[in-house]
Amino acid sequence: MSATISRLKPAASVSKSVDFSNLDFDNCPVRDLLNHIGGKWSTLLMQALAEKPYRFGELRRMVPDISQRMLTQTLRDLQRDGYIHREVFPTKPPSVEYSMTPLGQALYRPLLEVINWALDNHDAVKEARQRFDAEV
Amino acid sequence: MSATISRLKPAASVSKSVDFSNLDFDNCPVRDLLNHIGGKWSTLLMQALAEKPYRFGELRRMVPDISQRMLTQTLRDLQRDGYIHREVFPTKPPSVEYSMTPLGQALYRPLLEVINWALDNHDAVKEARQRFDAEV
DNA sequence: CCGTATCCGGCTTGATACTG
DNA sequence: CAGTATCAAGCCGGATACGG
Repeated sequence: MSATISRLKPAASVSKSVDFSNLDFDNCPVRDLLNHIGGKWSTLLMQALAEKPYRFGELRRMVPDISQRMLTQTLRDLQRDGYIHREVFPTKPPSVEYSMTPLGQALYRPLLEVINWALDNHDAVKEARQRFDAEV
Repeated sequence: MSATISRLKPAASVSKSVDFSNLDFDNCPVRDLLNHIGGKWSTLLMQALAEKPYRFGELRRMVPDISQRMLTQTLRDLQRDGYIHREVFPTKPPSVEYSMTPLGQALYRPLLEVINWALDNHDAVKEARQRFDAEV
């Protein structure tokens, strides 16, 4: 592992520095985070919970093609990273409500920028793909 | 597949609408995009190329633990989606330069917000994990 | 120098069945 | 209702060898 490129270039760069020397998932925050929210269901659930809290079964119905196993696991991962809060109400039968934490809301702000970009530019990407596939 | 939640809520929401009815990767721009940049190497290469164009071998040296196979494949995927441009110089032996396209630069702007958030909040996430793991 | 082809192990995901 | 347990399938990513 070696080499570092500066993000604090003289001119137009706004960012900090990209360190290419410690790229393990544990040491690289970016890869660590993107590896999680890049999962198959994470962002979808973040979008749902960004609006308002939901219960397990509600989420299950909102995302019909998710398996119970993956819903549980994804929610647990998001909870573990501190993005969502899990509250058990001792009703009978018990109900569990999931809601965004302040940290999750903070993450959702920049994440929403990417989401909106994706929505706005999906056609451009699809066209690029068609061009690429055509010439090969 | 069913259900749609509005992103145009009366109050503080800035966004469009999250459609939970068509969630196939082909139809859902967000999942489509995040599925790609969530890959193991994509964001890393985007960060490198956001700074300036690089040649294949340079990228290989910058990210020492990437295999040649994955470097080729990731670059191909990014090129296919229209984020980066691939230019072959008929030198001897041939050299290939990769550079960001306008589309790639456009994507990198919101992506950088997420990257910076990750850098700023990695400690908070790690603490949340420790708390979670401790109580279980 | 810049790739492709092939093989293969492991993690992620899904289906199904079962519990408090 | 809200999970857990178990097992099997599939894709991702890595190692290696070869080609233009």
